[in-house]
Amino acid sequence: MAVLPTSSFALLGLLSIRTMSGYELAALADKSLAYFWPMHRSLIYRELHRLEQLGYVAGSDVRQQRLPDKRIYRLTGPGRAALVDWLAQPGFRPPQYRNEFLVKLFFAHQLQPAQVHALLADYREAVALDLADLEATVGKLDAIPQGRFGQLIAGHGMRTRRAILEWIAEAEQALGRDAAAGRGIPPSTPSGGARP
Amino acid sequence: MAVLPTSSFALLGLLSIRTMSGYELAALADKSLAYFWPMHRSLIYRELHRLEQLGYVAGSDVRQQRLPDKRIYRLTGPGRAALVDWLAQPGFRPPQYRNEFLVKLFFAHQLQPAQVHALLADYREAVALDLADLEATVGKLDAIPQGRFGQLIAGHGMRTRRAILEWIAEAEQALGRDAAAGRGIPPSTPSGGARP
DNA sequence: GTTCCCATGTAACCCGTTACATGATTTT
DNA sequence: AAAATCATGTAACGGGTTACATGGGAAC
Repeated sequence: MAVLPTSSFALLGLLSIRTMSGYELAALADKSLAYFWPMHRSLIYRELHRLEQLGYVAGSDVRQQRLPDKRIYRLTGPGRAALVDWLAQPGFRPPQYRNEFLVKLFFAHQLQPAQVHALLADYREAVALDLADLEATVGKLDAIPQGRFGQLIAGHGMRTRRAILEWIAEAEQALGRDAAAGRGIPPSTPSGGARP
Repeated sequence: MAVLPTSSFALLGLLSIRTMSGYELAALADKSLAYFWPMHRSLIYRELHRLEQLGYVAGSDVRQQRLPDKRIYRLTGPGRAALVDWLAQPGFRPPQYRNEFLVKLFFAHQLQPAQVHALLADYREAVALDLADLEATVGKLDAIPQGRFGQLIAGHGMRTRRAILEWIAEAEQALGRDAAAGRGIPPSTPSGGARP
C-alpha cells in the first residue's frame, strides 16, 4: 500500500459516490470538499493517472461530438479497500491554517491606524463573503449521500467563520480605543481620514 | 519589484525586529508566526539566499568556536521599503484551511459509528492541545515589540479553536442521537467504548 | 461576427516538506 | 560511553498552483 496524499483519497471518496470524469470531479469537489480541502483541476488529472496505475480506479474513454472526448473513472475493488482502510485509520494530519492577513497584522505596528483599519475591513469582507457562500451551499448538500455529514461539516465552517467575525468586531473596538487614546487618528471623525 | 511569496515578507518582518541568523529566525518564527504561517528551517535558508540576492537583506559571516559558524542577516533599506510596501498593500491571499479530518468525516458514512466517534475524539484532543499551546504562549508575547498585535492575533487563534471545540460537542450530540435512534452503538453506555 | 464561456485536458514551475550532514555539549 | 540535544546548515522530492491549449456553443 503506497503512501498517498490526502487528495488521492478525497478523489477515491468522490468516485465512491458515482463514476465521473476529471472535469466532473473537479466541479463536484469545488462545491463540497473545496471548503476544507481545495483541489485544482490539474492536480485531479494527475492524481487520476496515478490512481489508475495503482489499479484503484479504472478509466474508459467516452467519445462525444459536441464536447471534447472525455475519460470517465470508476472505483475498483482495491480502490474501495484503500479508501475504507484510510478512513478507518484513526490518525490525520493536523489542520493547516495559513492566514496571510494575520501575517500582515503581526507587523502592523509599522502601519498607520487607517491602514490597519482598511486591512481589517478587507478581512471582514472576505470572511463574510466566505460565510455567505457556505450558508448558501448548505441547503444544497442533500443531493449527495453524505448529506448528514455534509450538514455537520458545514456547521464546522460556519462556526469558525462566525468566530472570526466576532474577533474582527473585538479587534476593531480595541484598535479604535487605542486610536482614541494615543498617537493615532481619532475614531469616527468624519473628515480626517488618510484614505479617499 | 519581484513577486515574492508571503514567507519572504514574513522573514523581512522578523528581521525588522532585529538582526538574526537563519536558525534564530526559525526559532522565533516557530514561537510566533507559526500559529498562522508555519515555516520550515529549510525554507527560511532558501528564502534568505534569495532575499540577499535581491538586496533586501545583507548577511555577514560570524565565526564561532563552540558552535558552528553562522551567518547573520540584517534588513537593508530596500528590504524595509519592500516590507512596508507589502504591508500597506490592502489585498491578501484568502486564508487556506486544509483539514484532513473533515475529509474523512465527509465520507464517514462508510464507517461504523464507533469509528466515527474515535475520529471525533482524536480531533478534539488535537484541537484542545493546540488551544492549550496557544494559551500558554499568549503570555510570553510581550517580549516582542508586536506585543499588542500579538495579543490580538492570539485571540484570533483562540476564538476559532474554541468554536471548533463547541462544534465537536454539538457533533458528538448529533451523532449520539443518531446512534440511539438507529443502527448504531447506543450513546452513554458506560462499558462499550472503543477508547479507554 | 467577435467575444466570452463551457468542457476537457497537458505542461511547467515553485513553495513547502522530508531527509541528510556535522561537530560540540549535555544528559542518561 | 552511548544517546539525545543544540546549533547550524544543504539537497532532493513532490503536492499544489499557474500558465497554456483547443474547439464548439452562447451571448452581445
